Amino acid sequence: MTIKDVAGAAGVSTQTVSRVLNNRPDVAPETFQRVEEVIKQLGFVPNALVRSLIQGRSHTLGVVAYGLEYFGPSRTLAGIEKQANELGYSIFLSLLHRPNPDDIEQLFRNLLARQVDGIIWAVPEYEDNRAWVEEKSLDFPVPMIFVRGMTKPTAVPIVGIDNQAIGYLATEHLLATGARRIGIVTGPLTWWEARERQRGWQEALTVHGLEVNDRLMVEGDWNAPSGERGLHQLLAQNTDLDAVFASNDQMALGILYAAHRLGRRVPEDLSVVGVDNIPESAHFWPPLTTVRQRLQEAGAQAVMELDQMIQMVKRPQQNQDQVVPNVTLLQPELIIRESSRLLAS
Amino acid sequence: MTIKDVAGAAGVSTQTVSRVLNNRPDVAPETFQRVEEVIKQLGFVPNALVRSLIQGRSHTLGVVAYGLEYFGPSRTLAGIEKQANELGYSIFLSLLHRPNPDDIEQLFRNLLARQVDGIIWAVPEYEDNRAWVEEKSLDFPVPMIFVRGMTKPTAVPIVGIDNQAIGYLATEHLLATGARRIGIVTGPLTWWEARERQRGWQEALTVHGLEVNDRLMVEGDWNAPSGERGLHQLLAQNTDLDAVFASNDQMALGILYAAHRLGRRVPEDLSVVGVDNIPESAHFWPPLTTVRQRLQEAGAQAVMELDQMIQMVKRPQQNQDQVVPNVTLLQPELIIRESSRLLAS
DNA sequence: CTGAAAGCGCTTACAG
DNA sequence: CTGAAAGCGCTTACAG
Repeated sequence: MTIKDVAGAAGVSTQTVSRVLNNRPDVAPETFQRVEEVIKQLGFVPNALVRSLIQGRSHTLGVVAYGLEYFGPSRTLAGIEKQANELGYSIFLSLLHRPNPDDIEQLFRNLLARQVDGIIWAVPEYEDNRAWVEEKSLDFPVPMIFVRGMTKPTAVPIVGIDNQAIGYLATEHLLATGARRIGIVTGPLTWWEARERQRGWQEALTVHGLEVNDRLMVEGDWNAPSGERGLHQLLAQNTDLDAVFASNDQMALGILYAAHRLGRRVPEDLSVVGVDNIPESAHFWPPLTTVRQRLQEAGAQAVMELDQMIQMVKRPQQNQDQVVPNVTLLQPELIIRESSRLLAS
Repeated sequence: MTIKDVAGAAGVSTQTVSRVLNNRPDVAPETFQRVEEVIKQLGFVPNALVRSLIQGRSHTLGVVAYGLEYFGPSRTLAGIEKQANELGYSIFLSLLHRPNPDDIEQLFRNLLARQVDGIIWAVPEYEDNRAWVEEKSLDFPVPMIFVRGMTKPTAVPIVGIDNQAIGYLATEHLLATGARRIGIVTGPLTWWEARERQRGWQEALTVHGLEVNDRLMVEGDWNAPSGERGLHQLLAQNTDLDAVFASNDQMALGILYAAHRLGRRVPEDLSVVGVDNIPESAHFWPPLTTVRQRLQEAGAQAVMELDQMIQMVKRPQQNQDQVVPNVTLLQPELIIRESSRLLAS
């Protein structure tokens, strides 16, 4: 069924039907009503592809995400979808399975071929993938934005979360509880976020005049088993360990688990802090002190900024005074629970 | 940039460019190569909307999901995306925010307007929403499939998981460990999945000649705090409670938490079984016995069946012998850990 | 207020 | 093997 069928049934031209579909004011009230009725009766839905083709605007965003099985990415995606929906965009979702150049290139080609109005790169930075993506984007006919990750100014605007602050907040809190020998189980150090959190941990220790050395650091992989192994290793390397900062809640759970197995009491013998505030963390045993990232907000913010960039491209005359910030950095928030505690002084 | 620019630069007609783009064999080798080079040089990406328009096929699937913040939905979505990607489809993702008829109607209109080749309804059934959606779909020009949820045969094919079996498996295991007074914390009973799991629990008890009564049942909301409250209530109503089946792992975590607070040992005083096998569950304290659903597989399977349905619609002559099963039911799997244990007999 | 004409960027027959 | 013509289903000027 096409606009022609509607025009025929209503006894008008296709232009008039088009006017009704687009709610134009210059249609006689009776005509409008008649056409509207026919549309409803026939259940006519105009072809959005054609509209996009003509108007050079698809009201579609391409979203590239990674690791949907993790809390962070799925939260971010939820924030993106919600905000996009509110601004009238549909979402083309692409998950990055293997992060090699060929796959990424094909993925971009597909999104661009489908005429998305803009692209959100919601893939964490690891192994320098972003520099490569950024270069690619110079040839794109549409704007792109990064969400999460890197804070370094780039040609591509970023909505990020201050990951160094995450590490700093967590560690400073542990220090405030009286801990002095604070280990860390990092995420994979190929990830920028993991390195930044580690940097925050390191800086907090340094500021307080405490020694930072390799024996206090273990590299994890974001999953609970690596937290479990991490605690074993940290204890083997530090007989006086009194706290651990885990770079996410899953690894913190692994640490709590290992502590139980080893008969170490948390927080009496060992304080633990995680990152993410996954909903389960409030019911870990003991309830986990953690650092909340505003992931959903980051996703929503990225959509809003991307929308501004799109407006600037599509209607430059109306939006010349708009400026999209190059880096938007959201601050994390400490959530104190029972896994960390003021030690008797 | 359009195909005309390429044609001009290569000194051929647009049809010839089109032939090269579509890898047609009837082009002179030198011409082919020349055109290919120009395409690469200009970085030309053909407009997929136009192709869809002409071919009546968009290679796009509409996916309607709900509750991305939960484990089940995001796993299912990951399975859908992966399989779709392998079959050459892109995904239009729509999240159902408010499940009222108006919003759903608009959502469908949008997907249909964008000419998706098929629709996957990955929203759990609650409050009879599916019957309504099913009726809607009769007017759709494209096929739809349900994933997860209802097993009752409908006009819309379903890839589901046997939720009754989940409850049965879990309860039978608890009975095998020697438990006799087995409570349940259900999901919201407006959800079909929650009711089915409860039915499985009930049947297992009945088969073993045990009494089923209301004091053994508490309704939860899928989240940990409701598990915590649930255990308190069950204990208040049953002094001899020796096991609880929680309808998901989050509520099971809440139960473990409450047990710790109350000083009840798991599994010595109380056995606990959950559902989902979320990655964290292996590191709960104690590690949680749970029932795994093959969610990713369900998502992938739904895509494969939908693809078959699409083929049947688009090329009926070639696929007349294909049959898509009306109901595909995946079986769950019990994973035994330390939260349930053989009691001394 | 309404319609005839042109066009968006491709592909599909058709002709040579 | 290659190109001129028609068409996919709409919207955008333009004319009246």
